[in-house]
Amino acid sequence: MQLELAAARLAELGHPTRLAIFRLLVKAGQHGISVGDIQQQLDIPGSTLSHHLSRMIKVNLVEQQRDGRTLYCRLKFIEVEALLGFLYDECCVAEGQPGWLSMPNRQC
Amino acid sequence: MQLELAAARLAELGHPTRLAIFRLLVKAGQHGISVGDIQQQLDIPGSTLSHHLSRMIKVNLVEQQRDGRTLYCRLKFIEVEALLGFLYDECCVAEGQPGWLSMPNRQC
DNA sequence: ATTATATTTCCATAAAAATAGAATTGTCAA
DNA sequence: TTGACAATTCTATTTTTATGGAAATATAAT
Repeated sequence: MQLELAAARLAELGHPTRLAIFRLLVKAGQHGISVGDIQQQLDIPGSTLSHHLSRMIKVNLVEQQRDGRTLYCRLKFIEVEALLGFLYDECCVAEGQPGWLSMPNRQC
Repeated sequence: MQLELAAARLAELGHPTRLAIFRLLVKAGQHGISVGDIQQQLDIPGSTLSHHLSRMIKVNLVEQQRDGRTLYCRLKFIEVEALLGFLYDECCVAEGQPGWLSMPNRQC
């Protein structure tokens, strides 16, 4: 991933409300979660939520799919992975000695 | 780490110039890199660079140490790790089945 | 003491983002 | 075909961020 895209995506995660949305989307997994459910859990105005979602969609971190009158939001896990991969690649090369980041030791 | 702090730090990484600074800081390792060197490599006005650095310092991602008239900037690796740890913790619990994130398979 | 270097702070301006009410669109149910 | 529900788009306002020249501060060298 190129730096510009990574920065754009990080900026989207870099807002408390959107990071909270992100967290809900992760928990929801491939199935996704409806806009209404997000709104209920975060307790924010619909228009504000829509605004944040549209931003996350614009940088390709989220996609939506309609089912009746309900819109489901799903995290684009592949793209999240690509973003974290970028951070990894940038973070693991401190002064030529790889592995300063203890992340790989986590069991996920 | 709490969500608010994570968001604040992600927002700092979420700017092209600052992400480029971050990259240089990672490469520089514990030794650090001078403000002047960063400026030279990124080719931006000093006042603009100072502004970005001060933001990164404010959220505790960067620290500075003076040596003569040169100011060295060093990444607070521990804090970066804490941030990535937060993302990990949030990203690895999709619908109860851990491990959707392939990051641990990377060799860093 | 004076001058040069490194970097910041001050200042003003321009651009982008956040917020949320009101109106609108799309979908279903009676 | 009217009404309710889900969510978005429109619109306006406020707040925050980015940018960079000019002046100021700190340190070193002559």
